[in-house]
Amino acid sequence: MALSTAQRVADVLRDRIEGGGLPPGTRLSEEALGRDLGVSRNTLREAFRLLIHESLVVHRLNRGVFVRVVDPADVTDIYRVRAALECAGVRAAAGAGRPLRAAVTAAVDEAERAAAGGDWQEVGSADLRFHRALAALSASPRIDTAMDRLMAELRLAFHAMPSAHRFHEPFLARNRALARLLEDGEYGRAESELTTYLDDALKLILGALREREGENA
Amino acid sequence: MALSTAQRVADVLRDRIEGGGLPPGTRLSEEALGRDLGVSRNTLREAFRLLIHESLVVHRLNRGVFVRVVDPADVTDIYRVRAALECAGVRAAAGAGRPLRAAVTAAVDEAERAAAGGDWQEVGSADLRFHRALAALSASPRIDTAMDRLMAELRLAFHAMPSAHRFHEPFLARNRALARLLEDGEYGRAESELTTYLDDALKLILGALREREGENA
DNA sequence: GCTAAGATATTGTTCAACAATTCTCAATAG
DNA sequence: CTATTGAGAATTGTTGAACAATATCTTAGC
Repeated sequence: MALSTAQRVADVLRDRIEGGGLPPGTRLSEEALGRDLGVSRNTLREAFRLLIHESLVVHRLNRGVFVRVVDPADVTDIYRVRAALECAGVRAAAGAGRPLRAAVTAAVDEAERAAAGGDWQEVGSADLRFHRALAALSASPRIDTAMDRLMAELRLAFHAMPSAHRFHEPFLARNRALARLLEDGEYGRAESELTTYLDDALKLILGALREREGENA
Repeated sequence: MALSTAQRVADVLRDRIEGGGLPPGTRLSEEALGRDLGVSRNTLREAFRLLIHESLVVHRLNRGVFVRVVDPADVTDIYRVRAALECAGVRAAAGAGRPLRAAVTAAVDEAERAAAGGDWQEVGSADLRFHRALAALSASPRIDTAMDRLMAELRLAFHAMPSAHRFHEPFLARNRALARLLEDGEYGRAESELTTYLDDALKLILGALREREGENA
């Protein structure tokens, strides 16, 4: 048995959530889903725990589990933490090993290549890899996993955005500029540029979310 | 019943771990603990998951859960993250609300009062509150919970130290100095002082852990 | 003393039944 | 008409058990 039943169930649910079949806020009924997927409630609950750990769903006592809703306050907070972690990475860049510094440049390269090919999906994930590489300059396992979780939450927010595919494009040039500043050892300027960068990105996302909000009202 | 059974069980175990009743490395037997606490294995496992999420215990496949052992590499990493979060707080101090800034000074006051009374236990927790207050200047819920988790891990490390009670004492004066710098708006100097402060504290802990290591060898 | 095979103990997974809580919705009072 | 309350329905929380898979201990043989 390679994968447990609970893991397979979690995979199915993850696909449905990320595919939009289960929009944010949906309650995941234990009985209905259990019948649908042909597993016992207990096994289903085990699958829920896996998804809770990925913060794809939230659990409310005696009320069940719901597909996570990432609201503007969450996005704002996520960007606050990103600013703290990525700036810490930039400040640690001087003492970081060559592989860690190379990963930053590599992510920018890949993003530009993907943009040239029109693969916006890949542009998006290369952009996330770029920011993950910035935070990784601190060489801290805990910071790495924290960034992964933040990015997973952010993906849920992108899901609620009208046109997420082209969101990353205008930031490609700034990624390149940031990478150059790091290569040149201009850590102070890199940090202040990064701060305004994240601020701009946050505003853009919040604007898109408000737009979407308006549609549903 | 405000809390679920699993949550109450997790609370009991957390207290026992932090109180030293369950020293690092101890295996938590499902059958024995279940009988002891009067809950089913299933519920106990649910409680374990909560503690795993707090990284107070670790899970080894087919071998059970063990009270987390915090080694020097962990402590070093924890201090890296603390530096990132607390420095971010200091940099956000200018824009932070009055209550958040007051909490910093209040923690220093309490620590000094406790030291005057010789209550080193309370000195320790006031010191942790001081650092928590620094990080809280960012006004970010995620940073707050992250700090709580780091502090919980750190308490485990203190457990393995010979004389943890007097560890915080030499830092009282530096806490006061740091609080003054913040009150005076000297954020840049506060940040660099904080950086060396954390570095010194880390070295002290690592030294104490190595000492203890020697005893057991 | 060391290795290997078998016995024992522990954890992993799944299930179905019962307990506790929340939700629904009609009846009632203001 | 609105708010409240309470019984009943629907849903989640918890338990104990059974069986499978894995690890640990015991013992026999070399």
